[in-house]
Amino acid sequence: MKEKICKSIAKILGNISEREVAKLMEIPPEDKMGDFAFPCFSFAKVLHKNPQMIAEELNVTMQEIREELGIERSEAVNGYLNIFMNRGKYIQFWINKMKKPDFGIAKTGTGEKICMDYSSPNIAKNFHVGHLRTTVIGNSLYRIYEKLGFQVVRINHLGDWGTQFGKLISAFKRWSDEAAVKEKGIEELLRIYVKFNTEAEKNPELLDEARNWFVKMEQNDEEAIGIWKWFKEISLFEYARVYKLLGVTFDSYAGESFYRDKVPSLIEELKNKGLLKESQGANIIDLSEYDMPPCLITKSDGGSIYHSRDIAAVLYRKETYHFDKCLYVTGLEQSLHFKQVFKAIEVMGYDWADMLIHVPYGLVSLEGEKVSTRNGNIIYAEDILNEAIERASHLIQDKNPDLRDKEEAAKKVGVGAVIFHDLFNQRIKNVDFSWEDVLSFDGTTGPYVQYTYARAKSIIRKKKDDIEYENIDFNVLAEDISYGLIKALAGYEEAVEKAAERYEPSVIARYLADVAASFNKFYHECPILQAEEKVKQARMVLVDLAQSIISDACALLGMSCPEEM
RNA sequence: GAGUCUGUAGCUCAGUUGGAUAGAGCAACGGCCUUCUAAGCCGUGGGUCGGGGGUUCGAAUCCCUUCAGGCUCGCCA
Repeated sequence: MKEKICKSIAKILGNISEREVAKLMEIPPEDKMGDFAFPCFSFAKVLHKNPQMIAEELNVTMQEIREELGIERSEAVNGYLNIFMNRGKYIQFWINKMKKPDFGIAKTGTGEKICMDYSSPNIAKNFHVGHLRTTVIGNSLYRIYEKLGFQVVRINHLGDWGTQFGKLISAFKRWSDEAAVKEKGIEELLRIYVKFNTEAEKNPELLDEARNWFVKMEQNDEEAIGIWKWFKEISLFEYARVYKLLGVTFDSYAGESFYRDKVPSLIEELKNKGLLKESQGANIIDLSEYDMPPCLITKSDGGSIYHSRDIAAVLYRKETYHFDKCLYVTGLEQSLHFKQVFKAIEVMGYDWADMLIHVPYGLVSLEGEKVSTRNGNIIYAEDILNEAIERASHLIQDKNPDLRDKEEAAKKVGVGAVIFHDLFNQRIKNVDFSWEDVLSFDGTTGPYVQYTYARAKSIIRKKKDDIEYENIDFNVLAEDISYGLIKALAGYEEAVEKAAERYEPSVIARYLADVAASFNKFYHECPILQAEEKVKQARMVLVDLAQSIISDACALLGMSCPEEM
């Protein structure tokens, strides 16, 4: 309907395309200004008329075709042409659109392939708040793109290679043993890792020892690799619990170690292309002409480094998956690193360098201090999730003691609270972790959205017969509150598209908050089950659509809604 | 020092990519449960949009400049 209006305005004005009109067309800040508003300011100069006059003239012409465009009335105010839709017709249009199962998919994906690199924890360390962000953001983006018809490859690029494992082996041999690690798992690995770092400050030779162990790893030394493999198993076992709670899965766990044997051929390629330069005993790609520090390929001890492993990884992924896009969901602090890696791909002559996209998120801090495994300033993801589940459990016990599947509901609500909290603000913002905020279930939170869903479901459960979508009297939904809910629901496609375009799940979270608020208002103001038959039928349809869209949008964030809570 | 991100209500943040009187939530205060789940709804107060210039019909939004904070700047990832 909007398209038709834009087309007509373009036709009346001449000299302007439908697309340009659509771009100018806006939704007024207040309902009393109509459903759409067309600002006439930009034409003032060309037409030598003031905007208000243009709006008025436009209005006169619009009157003639008002009916066929489904417009109730229009008026010229302050240089705007304010358009009020015929609500009955407009509601009919949207309800017919929203009841289709593919609602929310504005542009169907063309099956393009997207590789997504996210979560990617460093093994032998606990899964903490920071990892939670990349995991939850990545998972949401995956769901959004999948909904839009993209083929997504979810890659958990484990941080399972590098000098830190040399440190760990060295520390293990000095201060731990098999029994201790078997008993305490990551906790023990963390303890000796922290100890190593403090000891190394006093005694720098330890660092040489660590580097030696890493060199042995790269040379496939049996003992070194054996210990490393064991640590990796222990880590993955613990991560699996968090992933299970979050409902997150991956298509590939090919981490850094997977690419270790692919670095030599990369070095060969760089040599052949004349890109490898020796500098201070190390090998680099000189990026100075792009105003970037050099990209380190091998360390002076010959060892690979994350730059080289990342470049090898992109080449492998391109060859294996033929991606049309490859996303990296990592911290903002790695911006320069990815800029260098992407530039390296470009100077190597690959024309698909622009398919590589860094999707950064802000730093998580803890009471203002940087989160650091080394000095123990850390909060574990699993603790956050469990704490939230427990909180939900208490609340359910308190508010709905007769609920049948309390555990399941508590899990959904607790996890939902954590996920929603993490996705509500733009990725780029730094966050200072606060238990109070994560465990808040009031106001615009995950539980608020889930509660809204539960309310809708509850009404549907109480209605015995099926919801009737035929012969709806759309006019009974034309009052402001129902109409407001319909318009909120109608924004779903736009929200999904915008979220995908910006790599920004918060768009969906904000949308959900908006829909939930509209629904709760509707729920409060408009009786449903007690209403007379025609009204009841129409309102039930609205409840049903709201329920379905809320749960669909929640799924895009990676959270699920309990039927009751 | 250079690069980069951020700066909007007491706090946490939106702000449709330049539009109408800058909006939510939390916190504070005051209402609403014999009626579909009160994890809710309604209301009140609260603002030099970091500062200063500029661009134009019009700026929180674009440009310049300046201040404050975070992050990064070869052998960690």
